[in-house]
Amino acid sequence: MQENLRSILSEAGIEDELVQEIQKVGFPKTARSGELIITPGSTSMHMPIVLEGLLSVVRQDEKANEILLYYLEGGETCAMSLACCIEGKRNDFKVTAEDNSVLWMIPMNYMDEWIQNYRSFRKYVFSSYQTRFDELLETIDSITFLNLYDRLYKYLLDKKQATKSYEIHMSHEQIAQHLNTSRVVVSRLLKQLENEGKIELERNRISIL
Amino acid sequence: MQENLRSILSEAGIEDELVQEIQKVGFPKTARSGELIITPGSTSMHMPIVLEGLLSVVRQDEKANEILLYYLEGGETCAMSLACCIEGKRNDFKVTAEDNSVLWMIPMNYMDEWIQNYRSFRKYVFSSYQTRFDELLETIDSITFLNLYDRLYKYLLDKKQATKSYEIHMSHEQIAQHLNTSRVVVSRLLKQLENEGKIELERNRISIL
DNA sequence: CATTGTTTGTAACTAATGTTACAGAGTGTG
DNA sequence: CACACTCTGTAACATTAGTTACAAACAATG
Repeated sequence: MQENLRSILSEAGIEDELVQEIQKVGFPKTARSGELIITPGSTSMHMPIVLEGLLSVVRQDEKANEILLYYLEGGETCAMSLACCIEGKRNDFKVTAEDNSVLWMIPMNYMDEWIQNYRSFRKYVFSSYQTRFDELLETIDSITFLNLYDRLYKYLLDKKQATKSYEIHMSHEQIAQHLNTSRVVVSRLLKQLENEGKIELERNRISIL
Repeated sequence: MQENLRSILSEAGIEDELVQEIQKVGFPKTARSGELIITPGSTSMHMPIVLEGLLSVVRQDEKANEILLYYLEGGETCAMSLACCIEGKRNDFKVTAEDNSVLWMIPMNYMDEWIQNYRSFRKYVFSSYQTRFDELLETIDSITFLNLYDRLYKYLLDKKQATKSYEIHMSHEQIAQHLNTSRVVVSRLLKQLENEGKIELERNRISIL
């Protein structure tokens, strides 16, 4: 695990000195597939780095409708939690482990110092901000410019990409929640995708062809 | 104008020394209402601060469909353009002056130095990032969880807020573009809002009651 | 004031998505 | 294997939003 963390950080261009400090002040956190990691309304004091696994970041409205914003994959971090903490604001997300996952949690109070002292860390944080921002934009694009059929197909392809697997193990109901639509609609469109030879359907499993 | 800039920056907690430097290396740029300031595909080398007026930031797809992402009001900046520049990426936005506006343009190459040396500037930039991010989330909320009727009404109220005026001077066609729908639909819903006593309609003008 | 172009109102229709209801297939457990 | 539970397929229908078409009102201009 320590090795994994080290290689992720060096890859991001962070110098040994800082890597060691991150190892020293942070701590690991594991989550099993399906586990809720952050609930809306909570205030976290740590910035997580995903060492292994996959997290989904979901937005909720007051009626508990949901929409998937983006995934956090191995090696990625969510600098957004920074501001959420700096300004003492509540968290507006729901973060779930989509797979068995391992995170490295860094206490927020080191952030400002590191951003000041390490150009590489500055780059790392800004780059994370930017990546999340771009992903939000892509989400907006999908919702705004695509119809449900295309959105669903894109969703499946994105999930394939994120899990590096051609098989998706989810129920139609779960997919419907990520897209803020109903199970019936998802079943209908999945069947259409199957008829067009793009996927194969089984119980709790979708194979992408 | 210099006075305006100074008061905006001090208000943001930036010390005199840096304010003076920003005044020295930046330059003003004016735009008349309706003028296109940034087109998709361009790469800007400056971070703009809005001194006066109002800018709209719009996302476009390849078929020139559009959706309003957020406004930039007087005193605000768009730190996003930072990363757009750092990573040499193309701009994916269309920025338009919604009013006669004045901007202060800061060359990007000073950013990293200032972020390193001035805690206040660091805060300013991060806070800008966060504000934009929150606005994107609100946009996603609207698109995802509201029907068009509510979205339209919220749009009018937001515009009122941004312009500090109860009168909106736009055609139905322009509103339709910001919401990525058609003029006919907007006219239909506006008429409904009027019948319900929430607004008053005239040619090129909507009054919010 | 005649002409032209823009804006708005409205009807009639189409398409996309959401909802309700129900049946049958698959899975896990005692 | 009997039972309970979850998941999927499908039909019928309701609602929302998009499209086409046309007329009338308004504004700008020579």
